[in-house]
Amino acid sequence: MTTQSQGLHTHVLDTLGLEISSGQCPPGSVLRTDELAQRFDVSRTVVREVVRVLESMHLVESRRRVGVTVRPTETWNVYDPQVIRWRLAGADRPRQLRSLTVLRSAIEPVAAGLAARHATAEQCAELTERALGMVATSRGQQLEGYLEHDIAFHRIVLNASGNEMFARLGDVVAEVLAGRTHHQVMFEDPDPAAVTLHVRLAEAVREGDPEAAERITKEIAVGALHELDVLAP
Amino acid sequence: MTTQSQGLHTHVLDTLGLEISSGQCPPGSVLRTDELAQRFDVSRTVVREVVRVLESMHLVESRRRVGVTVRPTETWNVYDPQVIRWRLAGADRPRQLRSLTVLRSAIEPVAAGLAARHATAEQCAELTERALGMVATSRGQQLEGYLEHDIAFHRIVLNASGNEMFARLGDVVAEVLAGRTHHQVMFEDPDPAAVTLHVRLAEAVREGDPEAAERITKEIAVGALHELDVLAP
DNA sequence: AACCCATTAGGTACGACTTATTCAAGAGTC
DNA sequence: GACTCTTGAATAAGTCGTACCTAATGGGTT
Repeated sequence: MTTQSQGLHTHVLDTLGLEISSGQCPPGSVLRTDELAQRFDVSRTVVREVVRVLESMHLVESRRRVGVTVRPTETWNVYDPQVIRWRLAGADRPRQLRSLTVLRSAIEPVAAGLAARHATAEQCAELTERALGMVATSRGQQLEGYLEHDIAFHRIVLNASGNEMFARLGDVVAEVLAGRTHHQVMFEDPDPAAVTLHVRLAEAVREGDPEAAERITKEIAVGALHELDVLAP
Repeated sequence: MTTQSQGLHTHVLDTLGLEISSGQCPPGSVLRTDELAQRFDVSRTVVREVVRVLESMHLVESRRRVGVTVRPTETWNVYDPQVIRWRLAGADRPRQLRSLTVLRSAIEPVAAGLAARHATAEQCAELTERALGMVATSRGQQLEGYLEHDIAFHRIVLNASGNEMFARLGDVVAEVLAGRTHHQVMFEDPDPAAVTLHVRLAEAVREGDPEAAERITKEIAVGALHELDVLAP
C-alpha cells in the first residue's frame, strides 16, 4: 500500500517520508542531497524533486551551504493524507490515531447534522444500504467486509454534508478506520451498539432530523474514543 | 504575502498554483513542461520540481506522452495552507470562506472545551492578555491591531487544546480572519458582542469550565457564520 | 571585535538519452 | 466494405551527468 516501484521518485519520497515521520531522522538532523543520491542510487535531480515535495509538506527545510534539515514536528502538514499514512505506519500510531479520532469526534457530528439537511435521495438510499451492510457483516469474523461498509458509510455522510472541507476528510476517516481494524488487534466482532447507532443515523439523515443525526454521531464518536482508551493506554 | 522573488521555484509554483486554483486552467487542461519552461524563462529542471509539488497537492497529474493535466477540484489537498491561500486569493473566495468558517464552527468549540481542561497557566494568561487587547482595539478603526489579537487568541485556544490536528488549524483560522478583515469590506469596528464573547471565553478557559468554553465558542462561530450571510449572498 | 575570503552544498541550466503512451496506419478477419 | 488487432513511429515526461552560479558559513586576518 505504501510503496510500489512505479518510478524512482515515488520510491525515494516514500522511503524518506516514512523515515522522517517515524522519527528515524529526528528534527534537526541534516541530509545531504549528494548522499541521498548515492544511497538510493539515483541522480541528484530525482533527489531534488523529492526534497522539494517534502519541503512543500514542511517536513524539511533546504538551506544553502547547510543541507536539508528535518523540521520540528509542529510544522508538518499533518492534514496531508500522505503524511497521515506515513505517521500511521510509523512508531506513534497510537498517538496519531487518538488525535485523529478526536478530530473526527469534532467534525462528524456537525457533518451529520448538515447531511440531514442536504442529503439527496440517492445519498440516503446508499447510506441505508451501507448501514444494512454493516449489520449483515457485524457477526462472524467478517471484519474486512464490515470495514468496507463502515468506510463507505462515513464517506457518504461527509460528502452529503455539502461542505468541501468535510468531504475531503473522507480519506482521513478511511485511514483511521482501516488502522483501527488492522492494527488494534480487533479479534472480536464490532460492538453491536455501534452498529445500531449507524442504522439509526441513516434513519435520522433520511428523515431530515439534524439534531438527532448530530446526537447519534456524537454517540458513535464517544464509543470510538472509549474504544481507544480501552485498547491503547 | 503570496509571492516574493525568493527563488525561481517559488515564483513559478505560486503563479501556477494560483492560476490552477483560480480556475484559469480548468480541470482537464493540459500543460507542457517545455512550454512552461519557455513561458517562465526557466529551465525544465525548475518546472519539473514545481510540477512535482503541484502533483503532491493533487492539483495536477503528470503522465507520459500526454503532459501535465489539471485534476478535478475534488482531489485537491484543500487542507494545504498554500492551496487555501491560493484559493482565498482567487475567484471563489466567498465560497471558500464559507466552507472554512463552517469547519471552524465544528472544530473550535471542541478545541475550546479541551483547552479549558488542558490550558497551562501561561496559556491562560496570554489568552486573557489577547482578549484585553481585542477590547482595547475594538473601537476607533484599529482593525489591523484587532486582527492581530484575534488571530493570536484563536491560535492559543487551538494550541491549548493539546490536540495536534486542532493546533495545526491555527494557520487556516489566521487566513480566514485575515481574509475577512481585508476583503469583506469591514469598514466598521468589530461587533461588540463578539469582543465580549472572547473575554468570556478567556475566563471560562482560565476557570477550567469546558462546557462554558464550548458554548461560548459556539456563539462566536454562529456570529461569524451570520456575518457571512449578511455580507456575502 | 569587525572584516574578509575560501569552502561548501544547494540552486539553476543544458543536453543527451530512456521509456511509457498514444495514435494512426496497415494487416488480417468476418 | 466494415471491423478488430497488431505494429510502429511520434511524442512528452522521466532520468542522468555535468558544469556553473550563488549564498551561507566558519575560520583566519587585521
